[in-house]
Amino acid sequence: MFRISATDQKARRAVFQTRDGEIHSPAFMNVATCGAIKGAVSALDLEDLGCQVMLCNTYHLHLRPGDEAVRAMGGLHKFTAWQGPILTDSGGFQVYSLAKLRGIKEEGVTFASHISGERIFMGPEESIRIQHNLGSTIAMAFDECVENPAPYAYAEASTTRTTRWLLRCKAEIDALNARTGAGQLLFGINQGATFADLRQRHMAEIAALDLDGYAIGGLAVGEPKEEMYRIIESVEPLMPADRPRYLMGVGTPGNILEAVNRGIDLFDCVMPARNARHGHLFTHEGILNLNNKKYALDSEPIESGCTCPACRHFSRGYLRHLLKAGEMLAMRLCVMHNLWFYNHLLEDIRSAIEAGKYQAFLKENVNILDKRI
RNA sequence: GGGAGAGUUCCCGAGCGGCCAAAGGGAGCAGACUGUAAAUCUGCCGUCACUGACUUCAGUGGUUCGAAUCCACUCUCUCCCA
Repeated sequence: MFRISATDQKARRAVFQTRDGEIHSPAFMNVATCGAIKGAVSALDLEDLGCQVMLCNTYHLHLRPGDEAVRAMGGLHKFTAWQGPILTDSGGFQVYSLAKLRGIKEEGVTFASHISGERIFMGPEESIRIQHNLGSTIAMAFDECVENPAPYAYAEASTTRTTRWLLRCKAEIDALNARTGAGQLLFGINQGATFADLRQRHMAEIAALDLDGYAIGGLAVGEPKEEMYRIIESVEPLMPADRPRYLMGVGTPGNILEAVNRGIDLFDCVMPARNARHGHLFTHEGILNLNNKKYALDSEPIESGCTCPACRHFSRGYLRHLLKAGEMLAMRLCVMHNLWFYNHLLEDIRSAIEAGKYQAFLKENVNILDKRI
Protein backbone atom coordinates (compact mmCIF):
# COMPACT_ATOMS: atom_id res chain seq x y z
CA MET A 1 0.00 0.00 0.00
CA PHE A 2 1.32 3.35 -1.08
CA ARG A 3 0.14 6.41 0.83
CA ILE A 4 1.09 9.94 -0.18
CA SER A 5 1.33 12.32 2.76
CA ALA A 6 2.56 15.49 1.08
CA THR A 7 3.26 16.88 -2.35
CA ASP A 8 5.07 19.89 -3.71
CA GLN A 9 4.03 20.33 -7.31
CA LYS A 10 4.83 16.89 -8.75
CA ALA A 11 7.18 15.87 -5.93
CA ARG A 12 5.62 13.29 -3.65
CA ARG A 13 6.32 12.38 -0.02
CA ALA A 14 4.85 8.95 0.67
CA VAL A 15 5.05 5.76 2.70
CA PHE A 16 5.11 2.45 0.87
CA GLN A 17 4.01 -0.35 3.17
CA THR A 18 5.57 -3.68 2.28
CA ARG A 19 5.68 -7.15 3.79
CA ASP A 20 9.18 -6.40 5.09
CA GLY A 21 8.68 -2.88 6.34
CA GLU A 22 7.92 0.69 5.34
CA ILE A 23 9.71 2.62 2.67
CA HIS A 24 9.60 6.36 3.14
CA SER A 25 9.81 7.93 -0.26
CA PRO A 26 11.41 9.52 -2.14
CA ALA A 27 13.98 6.88 -1.33
CA PHE A 28 17.33 5.68 -2.59
CA MET A 29 17.79 1.93 -2.75
CA ASN A 30 21.30 0.75 -1.95
CA VAL A 31 22.78 -1.56 -4.56
CA ALA A 32 24.11 -4.88 -3.28
CA THR A 33 24.27 -6.76 -6.57
CA CYS A 34 25.67 -10.01 -5.25
CA GLY A 35 24.15 -9.69 -1.80
CA ALA A 36 26.65 -7.19 -0.43
CA ILE A 37 27.54 -3.60 -1.11
CA LYS A 38 30.85 -3.76 -2.94
CA GLY A 39 33.52 -2.27 -0.72
CA ALA A 40 33.11 -4.52 2.33
CA VAL A 41 29.87 -2.98 3.55
CA SER A 42 27.38 -5.36 5.14
CA ALA A 43 23.66 -5.26 5.79
CA LEU A 44 24.47 -4.32 9.38
CA ASP A 45 26.40 -1.29 8.11
CA LEU A 46 23.48 -0.39 5.86
CA GLU A 47 21.25 0.03 8.88
CA ASP A 48 23.70 2.60 10.25
CA LEU A 49 23.85 4.39 6.90
CA GLY A 50 20.16 5.20 6.76
CA CYS A 51 19.40 2.64 4.07
CA GLN A 52 15.77 1.63 3.64
CA VAL A 53 15.88 -0.81 0.75
CA MET A 54 18.59 -3.17 -0.41
CA LEU A 55 18.76 -4.05 -4.09
CA CYS A 56 20.14 -7.37 -5.30
CA ASN A 57 20.50 -8.86 -8.74
CA THR A 58 18.74 -11.89 -10.17
CA TYR A 59 21.33 -12.70 -12.82
CA HIS A 60 24.32 -12.50 -10.49
CA LEU A 61 22.76 -14.47 -7.65
CA HIS A 62 21.42 -17.06 -10.07
CA LEU A 63 24.96 -17.66 -11.33
CA ARG A 64 26.47 -17.62 -7.87
CA PRO A 65 25.64 -19.01 -5.39
CA GLY A 66 22.45 -20.05 -7.26
CA ASP A 67 18.93 -19.05 -6.33
CA GLU A 68 18.17 -22.56 -5.09
CA ALA A 69 21.10 -22.24 -2.72
CA VAL A 70 19.80 -18.92 -1.43
CA ARG A 71 16.38 -20.46 -0.96
CA ALA A 72 17.91 -23.42 0.89
CA MET A 73 19.70 -20.92 3.12
CA GLY A 74 16.39 -19.35 4.07
CA GLY A 75 16.11 -16.62 1.45
CA LEU A 76 17.92 -13.35 0.86
CA HIS A 77 16.89 -11.78 4.16
CA LYS A 78 18.31 -14.56 6.26
CA PHE A 79 21.25 -15.02 3.92
CA THR A 80 22.39 -11.38 4.02
CA ALA A 81 21.10 -10.41 7.48
CA TRP A 82 19.17 -7.51 5.92
CA GLN A 83 15.74 -7.40 7.50
CA GLY A 84 14.19 -4.53 5.53
CA PRO A 85 12.66 -4.51 2.08
CA ILE A 86 14.69 -6.05 -0.73
CA LEU A 87 14.17 -5.34 -4.39
CA THR A 88 15.65 -7.72 -6.92
CA ASP A 89 16.48 -6.47 -10.36
CA SER A 90 15.36 -8.93 -13.00
CA GLY A 91 18.44 -9.37 -15.15
CA GLY A 92 17.04 -7.01 -17.76
CA PHE A 93 19.89 -4.59 -17.30
CA GLN A 94 22.33 -7.41 -18.04
CA VAL A 95 20.65 -7.76 -21.43
CA TYR A 96 22.17 -4.33 -22.02
CA SER A 97 25.40 -4.41 -20.02
CA LEU A 98 26.44 -7.89 -21.16
CA ALA A 99 25.52 -7.00 -24.73
CA LYS A 100 28.47 -8.82 -26.29
CA LEU A 101 27.64 -11.97 -24.41
CA ARG A 102 24.01 -12.52 -25.27
CA GLY A 103 21.34 -13.34 -27.81
CA ILE A 104 17.72 -12.22 -27.58
CA LYS A 105 14.71 -14.16 -28.79
CA GLU A 106 10.99 -14.07 -28.06
CA GLU A 107 11.35 -16.75 -25.38
CA GLY A 108 14.08 -14.90 -23.57
CA VAL A 109 17.78 -14.17 -23.52
CA THR A 110 20.77 -16.48 -23.72
CA PHE A 111 23.75 -15.13 -21.82
CA ALA A 112 27.31 -16.34 -21.80
CA SER A 113 28.03 -16.33 -18.09
CA HIS A 114 30.55 -13.59 -17.35
CA ILE A 115 32.00 -15.93 -14.74
CA SER A 116 32.37 -19.26 -16.51
CA GLY A 117 31.37 -18.53 -20.10
CA GLU A 118 28.69 -21.23 -19.96
CA ARG A 119 25.44 -20.47 -21.75
CA ILE A 120 22.54 -19.69 -19.50
CA PHE A 121 19.02 -18.97 -20.60
CA MET A 122 16.74 -16.51 -18.87
CA GLY A 123 13.23 -15.57 -19.90
CA PRO A 124 10.42 -13.90 -17.95
CA GLU A 125 9.40 -17.11 -16.18
CA GLU A 126 12.98 -17.98 -15.23
CA SER A 127 13.65 -14.49 -13.91
CA ILE A 128 10.52 -14.49 -11.77
CA ARG A 129 11.13 -18.00 -10.47
CA ILE A 130 14.66 -17.01 -9.50
CA GLN A 131 13.43 -13.86 -7.78
CA HIS A 132 10.81 -15.90 -5.97
CA ASN A 133 13.49 -18.30 -4.77
CA LEU A 134 15.59 -15.37 -3.64
CA GLY A 135 12.61 -14.20 -1.62
CA SER A 136 12.82 -10.50 -2.37
CA THR A 137 10.10 -8.13 -1.28
CA ILE A 138 9.77 -6.66 -4.75
CA ALA A 139 10.49 -8.47 -8.00
CA MET A 140 11.16 -6.54 -11.17
CA ALA A 141 9.72 -7.59 -14.50
CA PHE A 142 12.17 -9.08 -16.98
CA ASP A 143 12.72 -6.48 -19.68
CA GLU A 144 15.22 -5.47 -22.28
CA CYS A 145 17.17 -2.35 -21.44
CA VAL A 146 18.04 -0.83 -24.81
CA GLU A 147 21.12 1.32 -25.27
CA ASN A 148 20.55 4.92 -26.37
CA PRO A 149 20.48 6.17 -29.01
CA ALA A 150 18.44 3.32 -30.47
CA PRO A 151 16.90 2.97 -33.96
CA TYR A 152 13.14 3.53 -33.76
CA ALA A 153 12.25 0.22 -35.32
CA TYR A 154 14.41 -1.70 -32.91
CA ALA A 155 13.12 0.23 -29.89
CA GLU A 156 9.53 -0.44 -30.96
CA ALA A 157 10.06 -4.16 -31.50
CA SER A 158 11.95 -4.46 -28.24
CA THR A 159 9.32 -2.55 -26.29
CA THR A 160 6.42 -4.61 -27.55
CA ARG A 161 8.37 -7.73 -26.67
CA THR A 162 8.99 -6.31 -23.19
CA THR A 163 5.22 -5.92 -22.85
CA ARG A 164 4.68 -9.56 -23.79
CA TRP A 165 7.39 -10.52 -21.32
CA LEU A 166 5.65 -8.48 -18.62
CA LEU A 167 2.42 -10.41 -19.12
CA ARG A 168 4.34 -13.64 -18.70
CA CYS A 169 6.06 -12.26 -15.58
CA LYS A 170 2.73 -11.34 -14.07
CA ALA A 171 1.21 -14.73 -14.82
CA GLU A 172 4.23 -16.46 -13.30
CA ILE A 173 4.37 -14.40 -10.11
CA ASP A 174 0.61 -14.65 -9.58
CA ALA A 175 0.89 -18.42 -9.84
CA LEU A 176 3.87 -18.56 -7.48
CA ASN A 177 2.27 -16.23 -4.94
CA ALA A 178 -0.92 -18.27 -5.07
CA ARG A 179 1.09 -21.41 -4.39
CA THR A 180 3.46 -20.10 -1.68
CA GLY A 181 1.58 -17.20 -0.16
CA ALA A 182 4.80 -15.18 -0.34
CA GLY A 183 3.00 -12.02 -1.39
CA GLN A 184 5.94 -10.95 -3.53
CA LEU A 185 5.30 -7.66 -5.30
CA LEU A 186 5.89 -7.07 -9.01
CA PHE A 187 6.93 -3.82 -10.65
CA GLY A 188 6.58 -3.31 -14.39
CA ILE A 189 9.22 -1.48 -16.38
CA ASN A 190 8.54 1.15 -18.99
CA GLN A 191 10.75 1.12 -22.09
CA GLY A 192 10.79 2.86 -25.47
CA ALA A 193 14.24 4.40 -25.66
CA THR A 194 14.05 8.16 -26.22
CA PHE A 195 10.84 8.06 -28.27
CA ALA A 196 8.02 9.74 -26.37
CA ASP A 197 5.29 8.05 -28.41
CA LEU A 198 6.71 4.58 -27.74
CA ARG A 199 7.22 5.43 -24.10
CA GLN A 200 3.66 6.67 -23.69
CA ARG A 201 2.06 3.82 -25.58
CA HIS A 202 4.01 1.34 -23.48
CA MET A 203 3.28 3.13 -20.22
CA ALA A 204 -0.43 3.15 -20.94
CA GLU A 205 -0.35 -0.58 -21.68
CA ILE A 206 1.44 -1.55 -18.49
CA ALA A 207 -0.50 0.90 -16.31
CA ALA A 208 -3.63 -1.08 -17.16
CA LEU A 209 -2.18 -4.20 -15.54
CA ASP A 210 -2.63 -3.02 -11.94
CA LEU A 211 0.93 -3.77 -10.92
CA ASP A 212 2.40 -3.01 -7.49
CA GLY A 213 4.70 -0.34 -8.84
CA TYR A 214 5.99 1.15 -12.05
CA ALA A 215 9.55 1.70 -13.11
CA ILE A 216 11.08 3.70 -15.89
CA GLY A 217 13.97 1.78 -17.33
CA GLY A 218 16.31 2.35 -20.22
CA LEU A 219 17.35 5.83 -19.14
CA ALA A 220 20.79 7.11 -18.24
CA VAL A 221 22.12 4.65 -20.80
CA GLY A 222 23.76 7.01 -23.24
CA GLU A 223 21.30 9.87 -23.73
CA PRO A 224 21.86 13.42 -22.43
CA LYS A 225 20.17 14.19 -19.11
CA GLU A 226 17.79 16.67 -20.77
CA GLU A 227 16.48 13.78 -22.88
CA MET A 228 16.02 11.75 -19.74
CA TYR A 229 14.02 14.51 -18.05
CA ARG A 230 11.96 14.98 -21.20
CA ILE A 231 11.07 11.27 -21.26
CA ILE A 232 10.12 11.27 -17.58
CA GLU A 233 7.85 14.26 -18.18
CA SER A 234 6.22 12.61 -21.17
CA VAL A 235 5.45 9.39 -19.36
CA GLU A 236 4.72 10.53 -15.80
CA PRO A 237 1.08 11.60 -16.40
CA LEU A 238 0.35 8.03 -17.52
CA MET A 239 1.83 6.43 -14.41
CA PRO A 240 -0.74 5.40 -11.79
CA ALA A 241 -0.57 8.07 -9.10
CA ASP A 242 -1.28 5.63 -6.29
CA ARG A 243 1.67 3.36 -7.03
CA PRO A 244 5.37 3.88 -6.38
CA ARG A 245 7.37 5.13 -9.34
CA TYR A 246 10.91 3.98 -9.71
CA LEU A 247 13.51 5.51 -12.01
CA MET A 248 15.96 2.68 -12.54
CA GLY A 249 19.67 3.18 -12.27
CA VAL A 250 19.57 6.92 -11.65
CA GLY A 251 21.66 8.71 -10.80
CA THR A 252 23.68 11.72 -9.76
CA PRO A 253 22.35 13.80 -6.87
CA GLY A 254 21.25 16.40 -9.39
CA ASN A 255 19.46 13.76 -11.49
CA ILE A 256 17.59 12.57 -8.41
CA LEU A 257 16.53 16.07 -7.41
CA GLU A 258 15.21 16.74 -10.92
CA ALA A 259 13.45 13.38 -11.13
CA VAL A 260 11.76 13.82 -7.75
CA ASN A 261 10.44 17.11 -9.07
CA ARG A 262 8.97 15.15 -11.99
CA GLY A 263 7.11 12.74 -9.73
CA ILE A 264 9.58 9.90 -9.13
CA ASP A 265 9.63 8.09 -5.76
CA LEU A 266 12.36 5.47 -5.91
CA PHE A 267 15.93 5.39 -7.16
CA ASP A 268 18.92 3.15 -7.25
CA CYS A 269 22.38 3.65 -8.65
CA VAL A 270 25.78 2.05 -8.45
CA MET A 271 27.40 5.46 -8.66
CA PRO A 272 27.78 6.29 -4.96
CA ALA A 273 29.38 2.94 -4.22
CA ARG A 274 31.47 2.55 -7.36
CA ASN A 275 32.72 6.11 -7.40
CA ALA A 276 33.55 5.86 -3.71
CA ARG A 277 35.72 2.85 -4.44
CA HIS A 278 37.49 5.01 -6.99
CA GLY A 279 37.96 7.86 -4.54
CA HIS A 280 35.16 10.18 -5.68
CA LEU A 281 33.21 11.49 -2.75
CA PHE A 282 29.90 13.33 -2.74
CA THR A 283 29.49 16.36 -0.49
CA HIS A 284 27.07 19.27 -0.22
CA GLU A 285 29.72 21.44 -1.88
CA GLY A 286 30.17 19.09 -4.83
CA ILE A 287 32.19 16.04 -5.75
CA LEU A 288 35.79 15.70 -4.66
CA ASN A 289 38.42 13.26 -5.89
CA LEU A 290 40.32 12.12 -2.86
CA ASN A 291 43.10 10.78 -5.10
CA ASN A 292 44.12 14.32 -5.87
CA LYS A 293 47.45 15.40 -4.45
CA LYS A 294 45.93 18.50 -2.90
CA TYR A 295 44.35 16.35 -0.19
CA ALA A 296 47.60 14.68 0.92
CA LEU A 297 48.06 16.94 3.93
CA ASP A 298 44.40 17.78 4.46
CA SER A 299 43.36 17.06 8.03
CA GLU A 300 39.70 17.91 7.47
CA PRO A 301 37.11 15.14 7.13
CA ILE A 302 35.63 14.45 3.68
CA GLU A 303 32.88 16.91 4.57
CA SER A 304 32.98 18.98 7.72
CA GLY A 305 29.80 18.57 9.71
CA CYS A 306 29.09 15.14 8.22
CA THR A 307 28.44 12.51 10.88
CA CYS A 308 29.00 9.41 8.74
CA PRO A 309 31.36 6.71 10.06
CA ALA A 310 34.20 8.01 7.88
CA CYS A 311 33.85 11.71 8.64
CA ARG A 312 33.41 11.15 12.36
CA HIS A 313 37.00 9.98 12.79
CA PHE A 314 39.15 10.22 9.69
CA SER A 315 40.87 12.94 7.68
CA ARG A 316 41.04 13.35 3.93
CA GLY A 317 44.81 12.95 4.16
CA TYR A 318 44.49 9.62 5.94
CA LEU A 319 41.78 8.35 3.58
CA ARG A 320 43.81 9.42 0.57
CA HIS A 321 46.76 7.52 1.97
CA LEU A 322 44.63 4.39 2.44
CA LEU A 323 43.32 4.76 -1.09
CA LYS A 324 46.81 5.09 -2.57
CA ALA A 325 48.05 2.19 -0.45
CA GLY A 326 45.25 0.01 -1.78
CA GLU A 327 43.90 -0.61 1.70
CA MET A 328 40.45 -2.16 1.76
CA LEU A 329 39.52 0.21 4.55
CA ALA A 330 39.72 3.13 2.14
CA MET A 331 36.95 1.68 -0.02
CA ARG A 332 34.86 0.71 2.95
CA LEU A 333 34.99 4.16 4.53
CA CYS A 334 34.49 5.99 1.23
CA VAL A 335 31.52 3.80 0.28
CA MET A 336 29.98 4.36 3.67
CA HIS A 337 30.35 8.10 3.27
CA ASN A 338 28.71 8.16 -0.16
CA LEU A 339 25.82 5.90 0.82
CA TRP A 340 25.31 7.96 3.95
CA PHE A 341 25.32 11.05 1.76
CA TYR A 342 22.75 9.62 -0.67
CA ASN A 343 20.46 8.21 2.00
CA HIS A 344 20.53 11.46 3.94
CA LEU A 345 20.10 13.55 0.81
CA LEU A 346 16.85 11.67 0.20
CA GLU A 347 15.88 12.30 3.80
CA ASP A 348 16.43 16.02 3.22
CA ILE A 349 14.33 15.78 0.07
CA ARG A 350 11.48 14.20 2.06
CA SER A 351 11.69 16.93 4.68
CA ALA A 352 11.68 19.64 2.04
CA ILE A 353 8.55 18.18 0.41
CA GLU A 354 6.81 17.91 3.78
CA ALA A 355 7.69 21.51 4.50
CA GLY A 356 6.45 22.60 1.08
CA LYS A 357 9.89 23.97 0.29
CA TYR A 358 10.99 21.55 -2.36
CA GLN A 359 11.28 24.07 -5.17
CA ALA A 360 13.70 26.17 -3.16
CA PHE A 361 15.61 23.08 -2.07
CA LEU A 362 15.94 21.95 -5.66
CA LYS A 363 17.09 25.31 -6.93
CA GLU A 364 19.62 25.63 -4.14
CA ASN A 365 21.24 22.25 -4.62
CA VAL A 366 20.72 20.90 -8.12
CA ASN A 367 23.76 22.42 -9.76
CA ILE A 368 26.20 22.47 -6.90
CA LEU A 369 25.85 18.79 -5.94
CA ASP A 370 26.99 17.44 -9.31
CA LYS A 371 29.83 19.90 -9.66
CA ARG A 372 33.40 18.74 -9.27
CA ILE A 373 35.49 20.50 -6.67
C1' G B 1 95.62 -11.03 -5.19
C1' G B 2 93.30 -14.06 -9.62
C1' G B 3 88.83 -14.94 -12.61
C1' A B 4 83.62 -14.05 -14.40
C1' G B 5 79.55 -10.83 -14.97
C1' A B 6 76.85 -6.27 -14.56
C1' G B 7 75.99 -0.70 -14.63
C1' U B 8 69.59 1.91 -19.34
C1' U B 9 65.14 7.57 -18.39
C1' C B 10 61.98 8.03 -10.36
C1' C B 11 62.32 2.24 -9.47
C1' C B 12 62.42 -2.76 -11.77
C1' G B 13 63.65 -4.17 -16.56
C1' A B 14 63.96 -5.03 -22.39
C1' G B 15 67.19 -3.36 -26.10
C1' C B 16 73.03 -5.22 -28.09
C1' G B 17 75.40 -0.68 -34.89
C1' G B 18 70.70 3.03 -38.09
C1' C B 19 63.40 1.65 -37.77
C1' C B 20 65.70 4.52 -29.99
C1' A B 21 63.74 9.61 -26.21
C1' A B 22 64.63 3.97 -25.94
C1' A B 23 59.56 -2.27 -25.14
C1' G B 24 57.01 -3.89 -20.73
C1' G B 25 55.89 -3.41 -15.57
C1' G B 26 55.71 -0.39 -11.11
C1' A B 27 55.41 4.27 -8.87
C1' G B 28 53.59 9.24 -9.77
C1' C B 29 49.90 12.75 -11.85
C1' A B 30 45.11 13.48 -14.03
C1' G B 31 40.38 11.80 -16.02
C1' A B 32 36.11 8.47 -16.58
C1' C B 33 32.33 5.80 -13.96
C1' U B 34 24.21 6.38 -13.71
C1' G B 35 18.77 -1.04 -12.78
C1' U B 36 27.79 -3.17 -11.05
C1' A B 37 31.61 -8.48 -16.32
C1' A B 38 34.17 -2.25 -12.56
C1' A B 39 39.16 -2.52 -5.60
C1' U B 40 37.97 -1.23 -12.94
C1' C B 41 39.17 1.47 -17.31
C1' U B 42 41.62 5.67 -20.01
C1' G B 43 45.34 9.46 -20.72
C1' C B 44 50.12 11.71 -19.43
C1' C B 45 54.73 10.23 -17.70
C1' G B 46 63.47 13.43 -20.41
C1' U B 47 63.36 18.98 -21.71
C1' C B 48 61.62 22.72 -24.86
C1' A B 49 60.25 27.85 -28.73
C1' C B 50 56.69 20.46 -29.25
C1' U B 51 54.19 17.76 -37.26
C1' G B 52 60.49 19.88 -35.05
C1' A B 53 64.76 20.70 -31.92
C1' C B 54 67.76 19.61 -27.80
C1' U B 55 70.02 16.65 -23.68
C1' U B 56 70.09 11.24 -22.08
C1' C B 57 71.47 4.75 -21.57
C1' A B 58 78.16 4.87 -15.08
C1' G B 59 82.68 8.20 -16.74
C1' U B 60 86.42 9.57 -20.30
C1' G B 61 88.51 8.82 -24.88
C1' G B 62 88.18 6.19 -29.52
C1' U B 63 86.21 3.23 -34.09
C1' U B 64 82.15 4.47 -37.59
C1' C B 65 78.57 8.29 -42.42
C1' G B 66 75.92 6.77 -37.79
C1' A B 67 76.89 4.13 -30.95
C1' A B 68 72.61 2.70 -25.28
C1' U B 69 74.63 -1.07 -28.59
C1' C B 70 81.80 -2.02 -30.95
C1' C B 71 87.05 -0.91 -28.68
C1' A B 72 90.37 1.07 -24.61
C1' C B 73 91.03 2.79 -19.95
C1' U B 74 88.67 4.52 -15.26
C1' C B 75 84.93 4.14 -11.44
C1' U B 76 81.07 1.27 -8.92
C1' C B 77 78.49 -3.24 -7.80
C1' U B 78 77.70 -8.75 -7.83
C1' C B 79 79.53 -13.68 -8.04
C1' C B 80 83.57 -17.48 -8.12
C1' C B 81 88.76 -18.91 -6.76
C1' A B 82 92.67 -17.68 -3.18
